Amino acid sequence: MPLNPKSSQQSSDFIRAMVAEDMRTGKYAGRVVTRFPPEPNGYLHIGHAKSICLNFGIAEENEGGVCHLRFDDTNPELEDIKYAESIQHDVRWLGFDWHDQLFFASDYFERLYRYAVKLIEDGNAYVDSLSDEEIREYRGTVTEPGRESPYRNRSVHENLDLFQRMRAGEFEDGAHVLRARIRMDAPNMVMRDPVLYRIRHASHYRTGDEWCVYPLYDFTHCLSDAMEDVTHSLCSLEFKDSRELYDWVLDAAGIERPRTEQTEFARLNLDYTVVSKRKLVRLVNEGHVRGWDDPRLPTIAGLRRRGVTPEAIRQFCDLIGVAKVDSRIDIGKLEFCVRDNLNKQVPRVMCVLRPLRLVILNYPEDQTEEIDAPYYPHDVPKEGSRKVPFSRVLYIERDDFQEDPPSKFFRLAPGREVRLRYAYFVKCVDVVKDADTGEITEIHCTYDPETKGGGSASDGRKVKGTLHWVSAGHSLPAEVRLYDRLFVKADPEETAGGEDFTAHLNPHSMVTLRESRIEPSVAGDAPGTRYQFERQGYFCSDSVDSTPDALVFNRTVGLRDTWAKVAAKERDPVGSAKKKDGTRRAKHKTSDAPSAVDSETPEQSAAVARFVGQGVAADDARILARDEVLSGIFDEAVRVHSNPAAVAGWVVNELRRELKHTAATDLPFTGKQLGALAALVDDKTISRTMAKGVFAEMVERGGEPGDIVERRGLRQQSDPSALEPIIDKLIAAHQDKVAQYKAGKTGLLRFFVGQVMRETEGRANPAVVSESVRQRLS
RNA sequence: UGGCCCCUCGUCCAAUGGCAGGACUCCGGCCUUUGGAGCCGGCAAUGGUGGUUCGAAUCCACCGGGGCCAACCA
Repeated sequence: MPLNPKSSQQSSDFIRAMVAEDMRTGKYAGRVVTRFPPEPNGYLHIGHAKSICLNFGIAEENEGGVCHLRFDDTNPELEDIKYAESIQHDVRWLGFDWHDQLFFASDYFERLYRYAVKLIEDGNAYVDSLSDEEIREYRGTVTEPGRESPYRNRSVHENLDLFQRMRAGEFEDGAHVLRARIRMDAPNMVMRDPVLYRIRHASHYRTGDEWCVYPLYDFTHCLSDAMEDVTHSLCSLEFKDSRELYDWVLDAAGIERPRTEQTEFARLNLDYTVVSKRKLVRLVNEGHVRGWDDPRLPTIAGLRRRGVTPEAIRQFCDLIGVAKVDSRIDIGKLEFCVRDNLNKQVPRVMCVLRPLRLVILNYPEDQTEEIDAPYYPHDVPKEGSRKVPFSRVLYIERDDFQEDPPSKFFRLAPGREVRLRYAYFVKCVDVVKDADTGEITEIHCTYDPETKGGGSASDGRKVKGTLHWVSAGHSLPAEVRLYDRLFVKADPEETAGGEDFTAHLNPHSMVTLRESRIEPSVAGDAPGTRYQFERQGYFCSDSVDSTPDALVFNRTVGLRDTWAKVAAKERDPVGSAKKKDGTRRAKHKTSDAPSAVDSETPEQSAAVARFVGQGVAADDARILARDEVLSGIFDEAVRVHSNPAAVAGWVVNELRRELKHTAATDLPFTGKQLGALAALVDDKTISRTMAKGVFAEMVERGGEPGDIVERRGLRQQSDPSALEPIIDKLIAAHQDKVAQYKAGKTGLLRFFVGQVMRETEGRANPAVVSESVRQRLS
């Protein structure tokens, strides 16, 4: 099945799930506002397309959702109006519409400045006069804390004065910066008093010379989102660390919740190419490719010029999904989408890439026929045909003839008969060679007039091959550019010994064929028209270089080529089978015993001993000993319920998880209450499963476990006779599963138990259910 | 002597603590005036070790592996 066109609406990923959840809970009062925030300093590429499809897609899928196009244009030295224009063009070409939601961060400069003033007034920002090298030095490293700038404690008054004078243009570039006052020993480097504003006496493409102080990303982005009432600010994984600052700035600016929240997803990486603005710039500037729209580049402009459709790109983005794992996508998936899309919509036409003359000896010299050839095959529901001239002298593909063919070669060879597509059967009767070089220059054939139109022969004989062709005298000369992967290595950035990624450039990424011949029907077609050249691939006329007098075509993607695989196998029966790319992700087979505890203080060792003495498992004891909060709660709980092993289990396995995103002081229940919960399980009042539900409520809202059990009416059902009817019903409803279970798929036991647990809302005793089901099905 | 994130078929993405599933690729077969398309079928995975649990891909720990962070870029 080709991809369901609606699948983008049906597909769900963790971000869409989050948006749906926010809609359900009414967090943003039913609003969904996303944004695509490019910096106008380069051209869009396929990686951006993923973000565009995500952001605009989510807006489209939700009632009333909108997606803003916002230019993050805060760096006057790199940005240009031409980029802003091309980006808008590319987004539209991809099929998305921001309606009137077009924004520029540069329009917010005045408001951002006022926020900066507020930060200064509140003591949350200061003017630093260290040089850039000094700032770097003071920042420390990932393993060492930074040091505070000597200017960190300037008075609010002085900061305000300096900042105002920075804006007024009194200082040179780099003389001062505005920094957030957070802390210089933060483990997250981003939080070490980040720079918020810098001085740049540079003309901005939109604000001209109005400003000489420009805000930086971390300050601008979150506030821009907030000013636009964005709800879901989606960005790529490398901004994970920035989120803490994103929230800090919004807090400092006094933006109230509910407000924009940042969520990170994995950026797109593609095999055998690079998707990074900086690397693309190098390829263009160093002349490795012919420009930003070189068809070998994964830029939107390059893909467009190559003939890739926007639908194919959207389908691709839908296919690859959205997740948090850094991944590298098989370029074959893009090719699949391109073929799938083009197959259903482009006309077929015949073009001979590497011509070989074929003369039909028994066809009259002065005769020409106009053969009616449909534009689409039987399985593409589109209409239309054109006339293709047929004559005594034709060109066929050089690869379609072999003098001494291997067994599975179905094409033309001495004495062999094949079909010429839409025309006649021809049989090879002679091969003409160049006397000097021995190169085949011409094939002589006879044709069977009975087989016109490609039907079968009157005597019922069959041919195995069908060849495309053009008439030598009527066909048009054409230049055809064949593209291949830009790099020879799946991950070009993986380099050794001082090389850089350009070392892996594929020298044959573009092959130009200048002798190709194409049927005359394409003569008047507009530049950029897409075709399938039958038996070859999908092509389009080059929108830049193709002229009516000198046709130029780009190969978008080749057809799937089964023959190439067969041929490869014939040449190398073993090698091709195991030919695999060696760059797959490293798998690691290491067995290792849990190692001895790393540096433990004497106090901790003593605590471990104490816990173990109480009966706590050694691993759990170590975890408790390392964390005062945990051990405090543990001690408190044990006083209520003296089963230290069980209590430790609750603390280590359940509580620890919650403390990852909730501060211990915010926990709405006490150690005593946790102990009470453990007691309820141990005295069999409730099952473990129910207890987890109770625990979840305690985390959510707090409360005495006994009360929760009471209110919910929780009581474990362990009486087999009470459970039997439910099990019977289930078995009756899932006869297919029963059969599978009896056939040996024992994993289904879990399915049945799970169903009963669901049915009874966790009240059934799973051990009893399990045993009961097992007996019933045996 | 850091912090954060991540680890499921070859690839990409799924799976309330309860049947490990889909797509791409690959391999067969059918069909075919494109060695295309289509149809049918097949191969193929939870990084490791412990723990919690009636039940773990999912929760906890440790180990291993990968990624991001030290621009006055975004």
